[in-house]
Formats: sequence, C-alpha cells, structure tokens
Amino acid sequence: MADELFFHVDLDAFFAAVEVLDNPSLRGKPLIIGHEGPRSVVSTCSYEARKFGVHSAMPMTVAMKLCPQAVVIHGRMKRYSEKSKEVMAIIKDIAPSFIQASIDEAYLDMSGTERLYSSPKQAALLLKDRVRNESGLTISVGVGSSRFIAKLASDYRKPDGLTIVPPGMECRFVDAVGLRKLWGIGKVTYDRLVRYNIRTVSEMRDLSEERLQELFGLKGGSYLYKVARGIDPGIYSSDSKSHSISSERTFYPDLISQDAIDAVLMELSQEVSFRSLDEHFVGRTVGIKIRYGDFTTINVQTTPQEGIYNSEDIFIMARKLFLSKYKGGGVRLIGVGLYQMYEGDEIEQGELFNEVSQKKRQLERTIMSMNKKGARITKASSLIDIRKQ
DNA sequence: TCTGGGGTCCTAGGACCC
DNA sequence: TCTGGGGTCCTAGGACCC
Repeated sequence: MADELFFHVDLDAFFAAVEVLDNPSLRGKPLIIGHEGPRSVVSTCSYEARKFGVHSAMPMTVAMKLCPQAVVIHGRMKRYSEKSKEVMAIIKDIAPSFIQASIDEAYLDMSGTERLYSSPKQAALLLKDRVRNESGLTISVGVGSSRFIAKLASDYRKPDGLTIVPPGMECRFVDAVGLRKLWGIGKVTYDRLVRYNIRTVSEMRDLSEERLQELFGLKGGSYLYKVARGIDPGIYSSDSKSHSISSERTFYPDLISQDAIDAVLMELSQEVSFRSLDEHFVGRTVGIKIRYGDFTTINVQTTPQEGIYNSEDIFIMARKLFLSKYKGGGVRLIGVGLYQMYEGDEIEQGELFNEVSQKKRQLERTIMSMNKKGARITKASSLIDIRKQ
C-alpha cells in the first residue's frame, strides 16, 4: 500500500482578509468582523486585533474594551462564499481529491502524487503561490500522514505558514502541539484531564486505553488514546449520514409577548423549511430551543407519524412544543430545527398522504421562488388561524 | 467578560419488542 | 413473584468545531 499523504489548508483570518482585499485602506488595522450588539460575539478578527487579545467567539463588549480602536465590519457572507469558491477551485486543480470542511478550510488527499510534484513541500508551495497570486489571500498548509496530523500542522504556524510532519514523527509532533490544542480536546475535557493530573500529551500516553475509557467513556477514551499517539481518530473519514438544519435568533431585550414569539417561530419555521426544499432533504423530527434570560437552555423535539412537509407543519409543531415547555419569563433566544433528515422530497408514508404532502411541498416551493425574486410572503394568515384555535 | 449561529457526534435513560 | 437479555428508536443534554 502506498504511503498516505494529506494536506490541510486553512485560509488565514479569512473574513478579515477578504475585507482588506476589497478595501486596502484597512490593511494593518485591527479589524473585527461582527456587529456591535450588546449580545453579539466576534466572528473573525485580523491578526492586528489578535495582538490585543481579541479572538473568535469573544463577546463583542469584551473585544471593544480590549481594543477600542478596532474597526468593526458586518460580515458579507455572499462575498466570502465567492472567494471561498475561488480558492476551492485552485485546490481542485492541484489535489486528486479533497473534502471542503467549512468555508475556509479543506482536507486534500495527496496520496500517490509523488510523480506529479517533486515533493510534498513543492506541491504545498505551489498551492500557496497560486492561492496568493490568483485570489490575493494567504493560506496556512499542514502536511502529514493523516487528516488529523495535517489539521494540527496547518495550525502550528500561522499566518502564511507551512508545516510538514514527516512520517514517523507524529508522536513527537503531538507532544509539541500540546494537550489543549489537540483537535477534539476543548476546555471541559482539558480541565478534567488537569484534575486527573494530566497536563501533557505524554502524560496522557501513560494511561491505558481501558483507564481512559473508564474516565471519558467508550468512544471518548479510545479517542484520547489514539490522539496521544498521533494516530488519526477518524476525523472526516466517513461521510455523515444524518443531517439537520436549524435557525435560531437571539434577542435584546428578551422577548416576552406571545405574539412576538409566535412571529419569530413562524419566521424560523419558514427559513428552515425553505432550506430543506432547496437542499432536497426531508426531516422526520422537529425541534425547538428556548434560552431564557438567565441563559438556561431547553431543547424539545418530536417525531410525528404524519411527516413534516412545509413551514406550516413545522410552525404548528414548533408552537406546540414551545407551549408545552415554556415556563414564562423573558426569552433570550428561540431556535427551530429539522432533524433526522434524509435525501428526497418525500418520506415513505402511506399512499394516502402522498398527494397531500406533494401539494404542500409544491405550494411551499412556489412561495419560496417568489420570495427569492423579492416578494416577502409569509404565512401570516395561517399564523392567525392557528392561534384562534 | 457574560456568552452568535450553524452544525456533528456521543451518552444515558426510557419505551417497546422479541 | 419482585424481575432476563438484546436490540432499536426516541429524547434531552452536553462537548466540540468553525
């Protein structure tokens, strides 16, 4: 079997970099992508802002205290998608196969390219040059014998980095990366490890798989066991089977009135329904999320016999779920989601339902395409009808 | 400091069936 | 009489990632 070779490509401070590209006067300034709401967080920030301690997911209020002179820019997702596609096209040109993991990163399977490129290093440098010249953006590339190692390597030196982990050096490399920065070990797991007096990867390696499983569960334990040895625990190896779609919104101030809550539930139901039509996926389960003013969060879901075909179905169920759980008081966030989704426009169902569900989906599709052309049709009428019951 | 929005995967308990 | 064993599905919550 030929040796496996993977690259991981990560666009540096992607959203901020695109903003600088489109407006060069921003270059060198601390930049924050996000919006200045009392309940918003930093989406991305430039390296200049990072020097002040600002980072992704940080509450905006904190970020602005750390770096009051930062320029705050609203995200332009459409533009970022365009640039992302440009870069992915270059990657497609160079890699025999790749998986796009998010808007700003991809895993390239470069196994068997020895004859195409003189060395992994030359291939990586070619990729970096082409991305810089053709898109104006910089990337960090990690090279390794597995997706896991490549992913850690791309993060090892940033921005505009290139880190190559030679075969056989995986174990030493994870030691150098450190426990907290291993993919899949977040704050909670790290803190638990520290409580067991494990502070380094090599200390974790001293524990048997059985012991780690006692402490972290069957899967969690063998995950940590592998990772401590530089073995890929299986990230992005299997294509995901189940799928879900959700939309949520945070409010300031909290929502109180049932009318306002109903209106939001309707809007979210429609968003989620339209997306499921767009992607040609049907969900078997509807769920909602309620977050109260004190941040306590509740999820409820239901898997109805009858099937879920349009935004009205979703709204009716979402509203029922909401009323079954709502304990009163201010609502900070509401979310609506479709789960257990399968490809297709139909759930296998008794023939009786087929005609009705087809009609529902068709009507929904019509409304969706009119909205895409600029109309703003919502099912306000059905909302009122349902509340009268 | 006071915590977005979109996802995936895992766990644990209960229902239900054979 | 006081309690099986395995499998699957559903639900709620939590950790993690970008």
